[in-house]
Amino acid sequence: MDNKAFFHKFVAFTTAVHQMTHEITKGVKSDVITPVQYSILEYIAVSQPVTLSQISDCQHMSMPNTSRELKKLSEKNLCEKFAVAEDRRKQFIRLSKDGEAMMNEAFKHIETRFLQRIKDVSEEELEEIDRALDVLNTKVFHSGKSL
Amino acid sequence: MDNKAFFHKFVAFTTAVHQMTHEITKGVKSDVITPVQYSILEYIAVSQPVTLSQISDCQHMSMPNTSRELKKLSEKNLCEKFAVAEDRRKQFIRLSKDGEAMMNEAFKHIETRFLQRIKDVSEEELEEIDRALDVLNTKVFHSGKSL
DNA sequence: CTCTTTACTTATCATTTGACAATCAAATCG
DNA sequence: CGATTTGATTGTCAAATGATAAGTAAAGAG
Repeated sequence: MDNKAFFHKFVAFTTAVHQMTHEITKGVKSDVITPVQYSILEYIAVSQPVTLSQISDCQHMSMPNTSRELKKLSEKNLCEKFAVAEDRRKQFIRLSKDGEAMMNEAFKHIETRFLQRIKDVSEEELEEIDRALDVLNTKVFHSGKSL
Repeated sequence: MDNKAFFHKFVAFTTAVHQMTHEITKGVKSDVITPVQYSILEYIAVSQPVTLSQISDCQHMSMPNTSRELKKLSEKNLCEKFAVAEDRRKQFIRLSKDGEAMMNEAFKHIETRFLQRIKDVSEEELEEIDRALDVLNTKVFHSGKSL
């Protein structure tokens, strides 16, 4: 197999994924938060409880900046901090009731658009897509795989 | 097939794609340009020649801001503007020699990391991945498919 | 030939974001 | 125990980004 061609195909693919993600999430961000803040909330939503350091690592932002944004989110009552019993330096961060509500709303919108997009796809094709996702997940993206 | 579960799987997948893209492109951006400018150059590189409007549409930024960033890129001698014969309001934008060099360098880095990542994958598995990419490209991401 | 629309530019402004230095308290190491 | 490391905070700064208003010139419509 031609590696060069494969690479190009791959680049085109990731571009398409980014493009679609943008389309499908366009407008779901509440106007009381910034894009970075939305991204943080999304991460908390799927990974809670998380520590500040984890957010900092995964969102690729410095601790000071993460701390600042988290503070703003707390002030907007979208997330809450909890002490961690084992290590009192750490804090667990979770969505607040309001935060949960906001993110549920956002995900609902996204899901609706997603279902809209695959509505004309047959059951067999869905199975096919499902297998394709499995293949790529395990063989290429494999979460946790070292660079 | 359970739509809800399928949706979650899909979200996890796109997250992994974004994550990997970030890893693989980390550090390739020359320090003389900003992230937005890099993204514009990347777009020009794969789509040139493009007009300012096209960049504005695809990068989801306003015309004034696109114009500004493009002006900066021109001043850095990374891209050039050409008159369009058929419509003198328009301009075609291409990478300059320097711009080409910079993007070739960037893509080379990305490709190296990509190949590194798939180096332990067998030939059959590559074929499998290739088919998976085709499936997702045509059935889900299908460039140009209306929302 | 006007009127309108399109493609783009310039200027300006507020906000967001990223980077850095300094600090603090709890945990861990020697 | 003291020294160092880790997790987090605060404050400050400059740069990047996004948004808007206003303007120009060419193209197209009536």
